[in-house]
Amino acid sequence: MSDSITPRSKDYSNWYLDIILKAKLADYSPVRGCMVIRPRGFAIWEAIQSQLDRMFKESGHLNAYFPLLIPEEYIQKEADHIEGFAPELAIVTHGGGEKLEKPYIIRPTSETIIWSMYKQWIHSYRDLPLLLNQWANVMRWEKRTRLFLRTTEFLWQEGHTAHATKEEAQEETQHIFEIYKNFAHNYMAMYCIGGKKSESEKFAGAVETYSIESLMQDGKVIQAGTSHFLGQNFARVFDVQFQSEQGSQEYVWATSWGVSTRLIGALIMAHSDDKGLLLPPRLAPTQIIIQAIYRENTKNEVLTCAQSIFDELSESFRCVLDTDARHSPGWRFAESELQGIPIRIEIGQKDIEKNSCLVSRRDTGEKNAIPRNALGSAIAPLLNAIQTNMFERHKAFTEEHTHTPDNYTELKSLFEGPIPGYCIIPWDGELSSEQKLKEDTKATIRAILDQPPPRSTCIISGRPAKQCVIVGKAY
RNA sequence: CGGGAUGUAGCCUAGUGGCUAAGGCGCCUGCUUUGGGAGCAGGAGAUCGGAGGUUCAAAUCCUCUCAUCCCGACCA
Repeated sequence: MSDSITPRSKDYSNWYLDIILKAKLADYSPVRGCMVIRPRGFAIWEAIQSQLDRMFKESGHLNAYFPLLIPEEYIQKEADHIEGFAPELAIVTHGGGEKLEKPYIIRPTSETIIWSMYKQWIHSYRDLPLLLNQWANVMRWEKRTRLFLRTTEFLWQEGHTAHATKEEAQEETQHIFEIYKNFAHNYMAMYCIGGKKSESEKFAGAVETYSIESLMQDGKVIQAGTSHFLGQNFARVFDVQFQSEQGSQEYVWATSWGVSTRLIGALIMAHSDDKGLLLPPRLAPTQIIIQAIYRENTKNEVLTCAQSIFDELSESFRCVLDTDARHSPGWRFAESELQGIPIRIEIGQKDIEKNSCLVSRRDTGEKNAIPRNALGSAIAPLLNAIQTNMFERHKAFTEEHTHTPDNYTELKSLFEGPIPGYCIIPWDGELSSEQKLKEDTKATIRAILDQPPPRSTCIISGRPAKQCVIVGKAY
């Protein structure tokens, strides 16, 4: 059992890109900073989509679609919003062979176009709440890109809700935050910490931002999902008012929230090893690969047996039958491991004679002969065990690299190490301390934790501590 | 967008002014193989990132440009 994650302090970038390219998840494209998602990568995205979409719909959200192009003037309406997004906009200046009088931006996020429509749709408290989600692509002209983690164009879901009361909108923000966290833990097997963002880290245009954050194998932190309470900011700039039950005119309260194809990058960085990708069973597009090993003289018998195993398991699981004898068995074993398939079943003449098959789990490398007639009942518990083991070991890895330093010197030395990890520290709530921390260590406040500070004074400034925060170096 | 590095076949690399650009992996063909990335033989595949320049001669030197990686600033 290799029940731990090996930290990666060197060459993690090459290691990460290697896995994506070799497992054929994505490729660079001729377009600057944009990636091509290959079928294997896209299948992971579809698995993420279908689970999240189900969760959103179960809590009353509906899917809709809004235009890719947004009038440039829309995005200029909200001061913080434009300040946050202006540097990374792609702008369309020509159409139909002519220069446009008013340019369009390609959406970096859809708050503005959606709220321009909400103005037309929302007039009464009876129109609320309005709970919409859109699956779409967006563009942000980032300075530095990396496959899945930060690309110029990316796929995501963005939820945009409108509510009659502040409390209801805040509850929605929390509710989605919980959905994201549950999804990361239960489906991605990726342990996340979560909480409110500091003022300087929150979304451009939000009142409050909550995020889930996950520690990767090189000790850096990835922001895996965000849920924003927007207050009445967008309602005011787009003048979206409704008549309440009591007859008064009031501004609508809003939330927005999203996760992107970055989740795939996080999934890779959280779980993969030197053999390649490792996908959690609940998301893996292929859960089981059945590999037939045969010679010419045993071909018929082995293929018949492999087919019967495939037919049986396919009823309950996502299976692939590999009968390709053009490659050697060793090559095929290695290839299925590179692809991250959680369970591999070897079936050959030797197994048929013993009336069993060899079942190998990707997470630990463990191989066991399982009697043929026990196979059907053995798979489901094994998939669950893999799912649980992946989560537990990622959680253990995170906890091993979460520190509670006693003083600022210790904190700085922790972030100078090869695996920076997290530090939980008392903070005075001041921007100046936050900035000092960033200048000294490059680490930032990832989240404000919902717990009392470990000590009464801020580790950075020495002033009285107001909050308990978790800090780390972000991607 | 600043500092640094790199760019040679699908991938990795050799070649630092001079003959037909070299090797490994992969790919194709044939035979032998098949329980942890098989062996032998043969074969295809390169406007040396792109443009311009210097030179009798450029993958090699110069200028510009594009892309990627690393370090900063920015971010899902």
